[in-house]
Amino acid sequence: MTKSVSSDDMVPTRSEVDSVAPQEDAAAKKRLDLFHFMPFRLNRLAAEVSSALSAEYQARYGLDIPSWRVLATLGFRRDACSAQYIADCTRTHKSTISRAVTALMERQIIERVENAHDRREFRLQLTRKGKALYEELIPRLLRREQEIFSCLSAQERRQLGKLLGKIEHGLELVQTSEEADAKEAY
Amino acid sequence: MTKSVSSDDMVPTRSEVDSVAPQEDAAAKKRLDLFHFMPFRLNRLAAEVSSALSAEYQARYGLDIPSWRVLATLGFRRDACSAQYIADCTRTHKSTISRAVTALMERQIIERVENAHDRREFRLQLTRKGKALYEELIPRLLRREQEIFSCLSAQERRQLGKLLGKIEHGLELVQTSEEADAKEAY
DNA sequence: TTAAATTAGTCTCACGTGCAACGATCTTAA
DNA sequence: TTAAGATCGTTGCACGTGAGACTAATTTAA
Repeated sequence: MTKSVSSDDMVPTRSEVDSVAPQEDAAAKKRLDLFHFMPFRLNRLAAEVSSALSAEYQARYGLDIPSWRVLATLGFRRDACSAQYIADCTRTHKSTISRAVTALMERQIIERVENAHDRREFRLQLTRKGKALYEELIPRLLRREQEIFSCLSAQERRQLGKLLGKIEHGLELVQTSEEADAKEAY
Repeated sequence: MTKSVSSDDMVPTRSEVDSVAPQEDAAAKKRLDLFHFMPFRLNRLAAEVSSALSAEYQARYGLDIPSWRVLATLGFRRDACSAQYIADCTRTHKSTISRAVTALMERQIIERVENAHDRREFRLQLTRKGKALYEELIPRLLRREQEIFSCLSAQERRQLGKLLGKIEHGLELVQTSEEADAKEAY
């Protein structure tokens, strides 16, 4: 890999800088290298990372991404929460979450109890089986994440996290625990 | 925004570091905050950025992502290329590209000519109409990209590009122009 | 108290996309 | 020369998912 992607050990070339700072050169607007175009790179990278990880929970545990998100949300939180809450904070459509919830309940990985205070919603939580699955899955996924990002130093990983965080804020993509919990409160 | 996502103006907390460097603390493996999990963050971010951009080419020009990738590839290259080439370097399935090519041809945005050297494939190129569309679209997209990443300084954007480049390399996600052109040669 | 508006969750529908089979063409090796 | 294998692009099929209608329950405002 030499030309079409910025090399780490090189001073960025003109075109590489332009790809994210195009206003500096009017001529650069005329053409666009997909390989330098952030939205494309993010899409491709996300797809690749997802598929690299899905091997862990898809093939081995029969979980798709929505199911994994439900599992992850319930596993991380101590207390039960609603499907809507999961949809909100994972930014997944409620119908997608609904289907995942149904599938996970059939497999007895999660269970739901009626909410006495609001009978429209159900409180979801992991079963004992679900907790065991969660405990078994998490180390695998973290190890896989570790492998994928092993090309970065610890400092670079922190840097990346910080940069992504800024963009997430910029896009108002983040839901604070406080906001989420506020919606949960009753 | 305070707790669940790393704040830019704060020294990263322990858990934030652990999210990408989990081996440092065995206890951290027991739970996983989705908000700190890179694959999830990348997915969410890519989806959001895509949808923010799609307004530019979807609503206004009736282009979906595959069509846009075909357009971008042909617009960036000077010479014509095959559908397979586009599929390879955009990492998009050939059937998806095929459908996009069909749609773009019907709209007379691209055209294809037989390749005398290999009659299985067609050489694709932009029509005059396609070039005009490309020239009109690119500035819009670059401006939109600019807006999305305006929360980052120029240096931070370079940093991000560099970090993504490293991961792309690590995942062998990049296709060099040389490699691509080698497959093209005849 | 009552009616309108809102919300949680489910379900149907339409659509995009990956998979895999296919025909046509080219390449390789016997 | 011929047969087997590879490759390009297309198509049918199945599946996952977002949009939006819908029911039931709750909240708000009159």
